Amino acid sequence: MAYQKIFTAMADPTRRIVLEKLKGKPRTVADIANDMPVSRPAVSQHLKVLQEAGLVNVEAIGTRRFYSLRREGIEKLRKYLDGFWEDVVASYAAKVFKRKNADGGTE
Amino acid sequence: MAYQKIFTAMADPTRRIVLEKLKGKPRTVADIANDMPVSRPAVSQHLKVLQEAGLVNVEAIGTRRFYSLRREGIEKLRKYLDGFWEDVVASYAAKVFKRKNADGGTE
DNA sequence: TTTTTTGGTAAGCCACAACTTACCGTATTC
DNA sequence: GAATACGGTAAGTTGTGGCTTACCAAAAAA
Repeated sequence: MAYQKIFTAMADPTRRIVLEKLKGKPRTVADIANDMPVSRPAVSQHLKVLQEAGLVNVEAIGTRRFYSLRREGIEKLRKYLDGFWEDVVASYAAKVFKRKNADGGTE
Repeated sequence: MAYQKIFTAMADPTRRIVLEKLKGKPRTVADIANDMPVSRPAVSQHLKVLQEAGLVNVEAIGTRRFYSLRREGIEKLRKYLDGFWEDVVASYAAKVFKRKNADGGTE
């Protein structure tokens, strides 16, 4: 199950701040680390985790590395969460089906 | 931000197994702990975390306690994830708007 | 009323995750 | 070429999260 890395990555508050900083546009590490309560290497380590979880992309330009949101990763999480409704719909449909066939569809 | 508890709760693989076991119907603690690689008290502790995150409900019947999925909690997470697309849509709309007003709407 | 079932809580252990500082390599710029 | 900017990685520390066993309270069954 590859959801593990995504959940783990998003469970950390600092990493979520990083992700939210990338909402608007790609940013460099120094840019991201700016105004953050943790050191630049810490941010670097968080970015590694986010990258391995498939939540960010990197593009190196000169000595700078631009990190950007990778929304496919987030989409994966959404899909997983959707799974918690499938059964509700299924059981409801089954109930309706059962009733329709039990009383001849009077309801 | 109340998302923290939900993310933390869902980041643990054992807790996700518990949640998935509750998909179909409410279950007792012993029922949930059955076939799990961890002890019954461990499951009890996990259920506490899930409850505090708003992901499960409890109903006590006699000495047994039936735990059930609380989908509003999961829905909250979905809403948060949705936030990562809003900006995309907004910036796209802004771009289209800008272009329409720049060249008189030829595209 | 004793015994059994059910499950929450306390205490203690241990692994790991999130930091820090120190260091290094590689592009720019002077 | 020397100095500076940028950022990844190593090593070490520390708090905490998940587990275990032991214990306790309450309801049901005997």
